[in-house]
Amino acid sequence: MLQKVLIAEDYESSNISVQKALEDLGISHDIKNQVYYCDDALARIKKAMSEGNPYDLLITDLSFDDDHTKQIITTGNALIKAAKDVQPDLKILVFSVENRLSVAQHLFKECDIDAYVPKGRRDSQDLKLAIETISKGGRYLSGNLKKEEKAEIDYDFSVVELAIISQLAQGTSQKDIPHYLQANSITPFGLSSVEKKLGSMKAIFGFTKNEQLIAYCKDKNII
Amino acid sequence: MLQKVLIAEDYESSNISVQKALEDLGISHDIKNQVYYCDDALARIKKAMSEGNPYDLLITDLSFDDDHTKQIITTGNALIKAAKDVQPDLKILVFSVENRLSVAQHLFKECDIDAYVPKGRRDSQDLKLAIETISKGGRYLSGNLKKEEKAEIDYDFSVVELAIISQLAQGTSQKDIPHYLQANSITPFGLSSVEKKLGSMKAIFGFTKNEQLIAYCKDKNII
DNA sequence: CCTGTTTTTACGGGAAACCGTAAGCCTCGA
DNA sequence: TCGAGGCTTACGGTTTCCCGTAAAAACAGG
Repeated sequence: MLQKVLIAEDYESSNISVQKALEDLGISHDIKNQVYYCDDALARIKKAMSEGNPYDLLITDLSFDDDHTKQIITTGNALIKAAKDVQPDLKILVFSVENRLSVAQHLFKECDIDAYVPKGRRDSQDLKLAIETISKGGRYLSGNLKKEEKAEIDYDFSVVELAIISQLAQGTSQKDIPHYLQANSITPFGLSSVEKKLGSMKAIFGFTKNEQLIAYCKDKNII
Repeated sequence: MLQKVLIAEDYESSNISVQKALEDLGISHDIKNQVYYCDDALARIKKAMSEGNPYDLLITDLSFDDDHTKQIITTGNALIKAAKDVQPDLKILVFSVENRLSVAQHLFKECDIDAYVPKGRRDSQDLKLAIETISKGGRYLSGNLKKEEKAEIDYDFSVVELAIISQLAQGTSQKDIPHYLQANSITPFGLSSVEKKLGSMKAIFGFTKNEQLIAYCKDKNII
């Protein structure tokens, strides 16, 4: 059974509806168990642990808006990893606008989360179902996730590649990118290497133009 | 005073927290007065009008997710315009993730909306304040909007320009774009015109490369 | 230390994009 | 009808990018 639940969600409106979902399920929920920042969430988890009264479940968003208040942990992903470090048995439910199946699957695999629910048309019902499933010891992957049609290639861009792409997107001409890379001690920095990297990235995705690559990276929030 | 309020918001969780905000303000809210699609919203507004019991306020999102159910109106913007057509005195409150000041200002000017509240860290409080202000006959522009630093250029891209940009982003080589434009009867379609349009767009924004233009348009959700 | 392999860089020919100029075309008003 | 001005297109030279090849450098194993 779930008794102690922590909500990490920056948007007050989302936060409130998560609380309401918990209420609807008859799970008591103290106002102190909801936070708007990742750092606060981790602090709560640590404190609860040290007091011998740890949380059963963490419901967290993935993206948190930047703010005037400087934070150490800025993404749900990092929060999950940090939380699992201090309390490996903590159950995790991710509640995010991100609705790509591949992203959710990645979280199950890499971070050993217990449920994934995307925000959307029926998200509150979805959320309740997920919480109930977890409380029964199960795992829950929402059916509302968008399965990418053409078998998404999940390619990990290297540091150089990301640097090249973002320089391009900022208008740096290709022949000037070596200077930039060298100035930031990123290797390899030769013009040939830049050209080759661009060529190989485009080949991987079946693109023909740099513009396509930029569009892709923007769509996937890679840059 | 506000008595009859319609909520048009596709995400159930957001919808719920808007309802809760209304409750907190002591505004009675029938479950029938919340919809998940723009078309439903317009139908409700029309029906209420014809029954001589029109709505006082429409609280709407701007973006609505696509779905298996085909809709005529698919954006909050179009809904607002359509609603104003059937009931010009209807008050409008926009509640959206979009947090650019320029977008909000544009809505006040073009669509004569009464309040703009971006989703964010304190959005429920913000929302309540907005509703109260409207009920007193005022207008409300949230202070949580991001004022674009370097005086955003708000440039209206023409049909040709958008076509060129999206073709580029899809990998069409520049010299093949004329074929595409002609096939879709978009003018002008000469290669020179394509080059000139690209040149002028880049000049306007101070860009040097097409990649920058693509990145910009992706960021602004133009393509 | 030597050798084979991989990675990085250099070079050069060809293609695409860029940009200025000029010619063609349409529109509008005298 | 004619001519001026704006818009569109055609053309050519220059720059940038693309891509294959090969030299140079870094690396690993013996």
